Amino acid sequence: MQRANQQKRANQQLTVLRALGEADGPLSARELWSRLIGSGNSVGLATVYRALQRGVEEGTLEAVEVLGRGVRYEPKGREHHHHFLCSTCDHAFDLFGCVEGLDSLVPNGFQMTGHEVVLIGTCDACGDAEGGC
Amino acid sequence: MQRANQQKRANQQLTVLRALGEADGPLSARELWSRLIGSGNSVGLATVYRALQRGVEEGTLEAVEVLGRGVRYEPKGREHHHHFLCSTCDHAFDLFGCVEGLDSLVPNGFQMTGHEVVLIGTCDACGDAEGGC
DNA sequence: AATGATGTGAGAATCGATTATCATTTCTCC
DNA sequence: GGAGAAATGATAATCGATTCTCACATCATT
Repeated sequence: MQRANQQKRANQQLTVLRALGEADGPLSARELWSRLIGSGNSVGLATVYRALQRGVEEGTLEAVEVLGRGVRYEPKGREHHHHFLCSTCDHAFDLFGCVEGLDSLVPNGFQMTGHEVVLIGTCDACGDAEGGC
Repeated sequence: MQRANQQKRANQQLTVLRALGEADGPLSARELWSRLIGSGNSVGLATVYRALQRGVEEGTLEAVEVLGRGVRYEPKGREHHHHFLCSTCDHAFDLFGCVEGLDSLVPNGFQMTGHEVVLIGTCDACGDAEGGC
Protein backbone atom coordinates (compact mmCIF):
# COMPACT_ATOMS: atom_id res chain seq x y z
CA MET A 1 0.00 0.00 0.00
CA GLN A 2 1.57 3.27 -1.05
CA ARG A 3 1.62 6.26 1.27
CA ALA A 4 2.88 9.71 0.50
CA ASN A 5 5.95 9.86 2.64
CA GLN A 6 5.44 13.23 4.25
CA GLN A 7 1.68 13.62 4.23
CA LYS A 8 1.12 10.40 6.01
CA ARG A 9 1.57 11.04 9.65
CA ALA A 10 0.02 8.35 11.68
CA ASN A 11 -0.10 10.96 14.38
CA GLN A 12 -3.31 10.20 16.14
CA GLN A 13 -3.05 13.40 18.09
CA LEU A 14 -3.60 15.39 14.94
CA THR A 15 -6.77 13.44 14.33
CA VAL A 16 -7.89 14.25 17.84
CA LEU A 17 -7.17 17.95 17.54
CA ARG A 18 -8.82 18.17 14.15
CA ALA A 19 -11.97 16.57 15.48
CA LEU A 20 -12.02 19.01 18.35
CA GLY A 21 -11.60 21.91 15.97
CA GLU A 22 -14.65 20.83 14.00
CA ALA A 23 -16.93 20.54 17.00
CA ASP A 24 -19.72 23.04 17.63
CA GLY A 25 -18.67 23.54 21.21
CA PRO A 26 -16.16 22.45 23.83
CA LEU A 27 -15.81 18.71 24.35
CA SER A 28 -14.67 16.61 27.25
CA ALA A 29 -12.00 14.01 26.74
CA ARG A 30 -14.60 11.27 26.76
CA GLU A 31 -16.99 13.05 24.42
CA LEU A 32 -14.21 13.61 21.98
CA TRP A 33 -13.09 10.01 22.26
CA SER A 34 -16.63 8.73 21.69
CA ARG A 35 -16.98 10.85 18.59
CA LEU A 36 -13.71 9.56 17.21
CA ILE A 37 -14.62 5.96 17.86
CA GLY A 38 -18.08 6.54 16.46
CA SER A 39 -16.68 7.98 13.26
CA GLY A 40 -14.45 5.00 12.70
CA ASN A 41 -11.21 6.42 14.08
CA SER A 42 -9.65 3.85 16.32
CA VAL A 43 -7.82 5.79 18.98
CA GLY A 44 -7.04 5.15 22.61
CA LEU A 45 -8.50 7.26 25.36
CA ALA A 46 -5.01 7.86 26.70
CA THR A 47 -4.01 9.39 23.41
CA VAL A 48 -6.95 11.74 23.55
CA TYR A 49 -5.84 12.89 26.98
CA ARG A 50 -2.29 13.29 25.75
CA ALA A 51 -3.36 15.38 22.78
CA LEU A 52 -5.51 17.62 24.96
CA GLN A 53 -2.85 18.03 27.60
CA ARG A 54 -0.28 18.93 25.04
CA GLY A 55 -2.59 21.33 23.28
CA VAL A 56 -3.09 23.17 26.53
CA GLU A 57 0.64 23.24 27.24
CA GLU A 58 1.38 24.60 23.80
CA GLY A 59 -1.35 27.19 24.10
CA THR A 60 -3.51 26.05 21.21
CA LEU A 61 -6.25 24.66 23.42
CA GLU A 62 -8.14 25.99 26.35
CA ALA A 63 -9.78 24.08 29.15
CA VAL A 64 -13.22 25.36 30.08
CA GLU A 65 -15.70 24.41 32.74
CA VAL A 66 -19.35 24.56 31.87
CA LEU A 67 -21.34 24.16 35.05
CA GLY A 68 -19.07 21.67 36.65
CA ARG A 69 -19.70 18.66 34.50
CA GLY A 70 -16.00 18.12 34.09
CA VAL A 71 -13.40 19.88 32.01
CA ARG A 72 -14.06 20.46 28.32
CA TYR A 73 -11.60 21.66 25.73
CA GLU A 74 -11.83 24.06 22.85
CA PRO A 75 -9.39 25.72 20.45
CA LYS A 76 -7.93 28.88 21.87
CA GLY A 77 -8.09 32.19 20.12
CA ARG A 78 -11.72 32.14 19.11
CA GLU A 79 -13.78 35.25 19.54
CA HIS A 80 -14.96 35.91 23.06
CA HIS A 81 -18.01 33.75 23.46
CA HIS A 82 -20.12 31.79 25.89
CA HIS A 83 -21.96 28.49 25.96
CA PHE A 84 -25.38 26.96 25.89
CA LEU A 85 -25.72 23.77 27.88
CA CYS A 86 -28.47 21.39 26.83
CA SER A 87 -29.86 19.82 29.95
CA THR A 88 -31.13 16.86 27.95
CA CYS A 89 -28.11 15.73 26.00
CA ASP A 90 -25.59 17.55 28.19
CA HIS A 91 -23.76 18.94 25.21
CA ALA A 92 -22.31 22.46 25.31
CA PHE A 93 -22.75 24.68 22.26
CA ASP A 94 -20.81 27.80 21.39
CA LEU A 95 -22.75 31.02 21.44
CA PHE A 96 -21.86 34.31 19.81
CA GLY A 97 -22.15 37.70 21.37
CA CYS A 98 -21.95 38.82 24.95
CA VAL A 99 -23.95 40.68 27.55
CA GLU A 100 -23.95 44.15 29.06
CA GLY A 101 -24.07 45.44 32.57
CA LEU A 102 -21.75 43.04 34.30
CA ASP A 103 -19.71 45.78 35.92
CA SER A 104 -22.63 46.94 37.96
CA LEU A 105 -22.73 43.59 39.72
CA VAL A 106 -19.20 43.79 41.10
CA PRO A 107 -19.15 44.59 44.83
CA ASN A 108 -17.02 47.40 46.20
CA GLY A 109 -13.41 46.47 46.61
CA PHE A 110 -13.61 43.54 44.21
CA GLN A 111 -11.68 43.44 40.96
CA MET A 112 -13.26 41.65 38.01
CA THR A 113 -10.89 40.11 35.50
CA GLY A 114 -13.30 37.94 33.55
CA HIS A 115 -16.72 36.39 33.42
CA GLU A 116 -18.60 33.34 32.28
CA VAL A 117 -22.15 33.09 31.07
CA VAL A 118 -23.92 29.80 30.57
CA LEU A 119 -27.42 29.49 29.19
CA ILE A 120 -29.28 26.35 30.12
CA GLY A 121 -32.15 24.72 28.25
CA THR A 122 -32.80 22.33 25.41
CA CYS A 123 -31.02 22.38 22.12
CA ASP A 124 -32.59 22.24 18.71
CA ALA A 125 -32.36 18.48 18.33
CA CYS A 126 -33.55 17.65 21.85
CA GLY A 127 -36.40 20.13 21.58
CA ASP A 128 -37.70 18.51 18.40
CA ALA A 129 -37.60 14.99 19.72
CA GLU A 130 -39.80 15.59 22.71
CA GLY A 131 -38.79 13.35 25.55
CA GLY A 132 -35.11 13.17 24.80
CA CYS A 133 -33.00 12.88 21.70
CA MET B 1 -26.86 20.50 84.02
CA GLN B 2 -30.41 21.49 83.23
CA ARG B 3 -31.60 21.55 79.68
CA ALA B 4 -34.92 22.70 78.36
CA ASN B 5 -36.38 19.42 77.31
CA GLN B 6 -37.52 20.36 73.87
CA GLN B 7 -35.10 23.08 72.85
CA LYS B 8 -32.01 21.00 73.38
CA ARG B 9 -31.25 19.09 70.24
CA ALA B 10 -27.66 17.94 70.05
CA ASN B 11 -28.36 17.71 66.37
CA GLN B 12 -25.09 18.46 64.64
CA GLN B 13 -26.90 18.78 61.37
CA LEU B 14 -28.59 21.90 62.61
CA THR B 15 -25.21 23.37 63.39
CA VAL B 16 -24.11 22.56 59.87
CA LEU B 17 -27.16 24.11 58.24
CA ARG B 18 -26.96 27.19 60.41
CA ALA B 19 -23.34 27.75 59.43
CA LEU B 20 -24.26 27.44 55.78
CA GLY B 21 -27.07 29.92 56.20
CA GLU B 22 -24.67 32.49 57.59
CA ALA B 23 -22.13 32.20 54.78
CA ASP B 24 -21.69 34.97 52.22
CA GLY B 25 -21.90 32.51 49.36
CA PRO B 26 -22.31 28.87 48.49
CA LEU B 27 -19.93 26.46 50.24
CA SER B 28 -18.64 23.04 49.35
CA ALA B 29 -18.90 20.25 51.87
CA ARG B 30 -15.24 20.60 52.72
CA GLU B 31 -15.31 24.38 52.99
CA LEU B 32 -18.23 24.16 55.31
CA TRP B 33 -16.53 21.47 57.36
CA SER B 34 -13.33 23.52 57.63
CA ARG B 35 -15.25 26.51 58.84
CA LEU B 36 -17.02 24.48 61.47
CA ILE B 37 -13.81 22.91 62.70
CA GLY B 38 -12.10 26.29 62.62
CA SER B 39 -14.81 27.84 64.74
CA GLY B 40 -14.54 25.19 67.39
CA ASN B 41 -17.43 22.97 66.32
CA SER B 42 -16.25 19.40 66.34
CA VAL B 43 -18.22 17.67 63.62
CA GLY B 44 -17.46 14.82 61.27
CA LEU B 45 -17.19 15.32 57.55
CA ALA B 46 -19.72 12.56 57.03
CA THR B 47 -22.23 14.48 59.10
CA VAL B 48 -21.71 17.54 56.94
CA TYR B 49 -22.44 15.47 53.85
CA ARG B 50 -25.50 13.99 55.53
CA ALA B 51 -26.86 17.39 56.45
CA LEU B 52 -26.33 18.73 52.94
CA GLN B 53 -27.84 15.70 51.30
CA ARG B 54 -30.87 15.87 53.51
CA GLY B 55 -31.24 19.58 52.96
CA VAL B 56 -31.35 19.04 49.24
CA GLU B 57 -33.85 16.20 49.57
CA GLU B 58 -36.10 18.30 51.76
CA GLY B 59 -35.84 21.23 49.40
CA THR B 60 -34.25 23.71 51.77
CA LEU B 61 -30.87 23.62 50.08
CA GLU B 62 -29.72 23.91 46.54
CA ALA B 63 -26.61 22.47 44.95
CA VAL B 64 -24.82 24.89 42.66
CA GLU B 65 -21.79 24.61 40.45
CA VAL B 66 -19.54 27.60 40.15
CA LEU B 67 -17.11 26.96 37.33
CA GLY B 68 -16.71 23.30 38.05
CA ARG B 69 -14.71 23.37 41.22
CA GLY B 70 -17.05 20.89 42.79
CA VAL B 71 -20.57 21.20 44.12
CA ARG B 72 -21.39 23.97 46.54
CA TYR B 73 -24.53 24.39 48.55
CA GLU B 74 -26.67 27.33 49.48
CA PRO B 75 -30.07 27.86 51.07
CA LYS B 76 -32.85 27.68 48.55
CA GLY B 77 -35.37 30.41 48.07
CA ARG B 78 -33.03 33.35 47.98
CA GLU B 79 -33.53 36.04 45.39
CA HIS B 80 -32.27 35.20 41.93
CA HIS B 81 -28.58 35.94 42.05
CA HIS B 82 -25.19 35.01 40.68
CA HIS B 83 -21.69 34.56 42.01
CA PHE B 84 -18.27 36.10 42.07
CA LEU B 85 -15.43 33.62 42.18
CA CYS B 86 -12.16 34.83 43.65
CA SER B 87 -9.38 33.22 41.68
CA THR B 88 -7.00 33.69 44.59
CA CYS B 89 -8.87 32.21 47.52
CA ASP B 90 -11.32 30.24 45.39
CA HIS B 91 -14.25 31.38 47.45
CA ALA B 92 -17.60 32.13 45.79
CA PHE B 93 -19.51 35.21 46.87
CA ASP B 94 -23.16 35.98 46.33
CA LEU B 95 -23.91 38.87 44.02
CA PHE B 96 -27.12 40.82 43.72
CA GLY B 97 -28.80 41.81 40.53
CA CYS B 98 -28.81 40.26 37.11
CA VAL B 99 -28.03 41.09 33.51
CA GLU B 100 -29.97 41.96 30.38
CA GLY B 101 -29.85 40.75 26.84
CA LEU B 102 -29.48 37.04 27.38
CA ASP B 103 -32.34 36.17 25.05
CA SER B 104 -30.51 37.57 22.08
CA LEU B 105 -27.78 34.98 22.51
CA VAL B 106 -30.07 31.99 22.16
CA PRO B 107 -29.73 30.29 18.78
CA ASN B 108 -32.75 29.51 16.63
CA GLY B 109 -34.58 26.43 17.72
CA PHE B 110 -33.08 26.42 21.20
CA GLN B 111 -35.18 26.88 24.32
CA MET B 112 -33.60 28.66 27.26
CA THR B 113 -34.86 27.70 30.68
CA GLY B 114 -32.22 29.30 32.85
CA HIS B 115 -28.81 30.86 32.99
CA GLU B 116 -25.74 31.22 35.13
CA VAL B 117 -23.38 34.13 35.36
CA VAL B 118 -20.05 33.96 37.14
CA LEU B 119 -17.71 36.87 37.55
CA ILE B 120 -14.08 36.03 38.09
CA GLY B 121 -11.44 38.15 39.78
CA THR B 122 -10.07 38.96 43.18
CA CYS B 123 -12.15 39.62 46.23
CA ASP B 124 -11.78 42.48 48.63
CA ALA B 125 -9.53 40.64 51.05
CA CYS B 126 -7.29 39.07 48.41
CA GLY B 127 -6.98 42.36 46.56
CA ASP B 128 -5.77 44.17 49.66
CA ALA B 129 -3.17 41.61 50.58
CA GLU B 130 -1.30 41.68 47.29
CA GLY B 131 0.19 38.33 46.54
CA GLY B 132 -2.49 36.21 48.12
CA CYS B 133 -4.48 36.28 51.30
C1' DA C 1 -33.65 3.10 84.10
C1' DA C 2 -35.05 0.14 79.83
C1' DT C 3 -36.00 0.15 74.89
C1' DG C 4 -35.96 0.97 70.22
C1' DA C 5 -35.09 4.68 66.83
C1' DT C 6 -32.06 7.94 65.17
C1' DG C 7 -27.69 10.64 64.98
C1' DT C 8 -22.69 10.68 65.00
C1' DG C 9 -17.65 10.12 63.95
C1' DA C 10 -13.79 7.63 62.05
C1' DG C 11 -12.24 5.37 58.62
C1' DA C 12 -12.99 1.94 54.79
C1' DA C 13 -15.05 1.39 50.35
C1' DT C 14 -16.53 3.16 46.04
C1' DC C 15 -16.73 5.84 41.89
C1' DG C 16 -15.20 8.56 37.88
C1' DA C 17 -11.72 11.14 35.94
C1' DT C 18 -7.07 11.47 34.92
C1' DT C 19 -2.33 9.90 34.79
C1' DA C 20 1.39 6.47 34.70
C1' DT C 21 3.37 2.18 32.94
C1' DC C 22 5.12 -0.69 29.53
C1' DA C 23 5.39 -3.54 25.51
C1' DT C 24 4.85 -2.57 20.78
C1' DT C 25 4.71 0.29 16.62
C1' DT C 26 5.92 4.11 13.89
C1' DC C 27 9.01 8.02 12.78
C1' DT C 28 13.13 10.39 11.80
C1' DC C 29 17.50 10.65 10.51
C1' DC C 30 21.23 8.61 9.02
C1' DG D 1 17.82 -1.00 6.10
C1' DG D 2 19.12 0.15 11.01
C1' DA D 3 19.21 2.70 15.55
C1' DG D 4 17.34 5.58 18.72
C1' DA D 5 13.39 8.77 19.73
C1' DA D 6 8.71 9.48 20.04
C1' DA D 7 3.86 7.89 19.70
C1' DT D 8 0.33 4.54 20.68
C1' DG D 9 -3.08 1.56 23.09
C1' DA D 10 -4.44 -1.35 26.84
C1' DT D 11 -4.77 -1.35 31.33
C1' DA D 12 -3.13 -0.54 36.10
C1' DA D 13 -2.45 3.03 39.47
C1' DT D 14 -3.69 7.29 41.51
C1' DC D 15 -6.43 10.96 43.22
C1' DG D 16 -10.38 13.54 45.25
C1' DA D 17 -14.94 13.55 46.27
C1' DT D 18 -18.62 11.19 48.14
C1' DT D 19 -20.91 7.32 50.27
C1' DC D 20 -21.04 3.29 53.23
C1' DT D 21 -20.23 0.70 57.51
C1' DC D 22 -20.42 -0.01 62.13
C1' DA D 23 -19.66 0.68 66.98
C1' DC D 24 -21.18 3.92 70.06
C1' DA D 25 -23.82 8.09 71.80
C1' DT D 26 -28.09 10.42 72.19
C1' DC D 27 -32.95 10.90 72.06
C1' DA D 28 -37.93 10.18 73.02
C1' DT D 29 -41.10 7.45 75.34
C1' DT D 30 -42.37 4.74 78.79
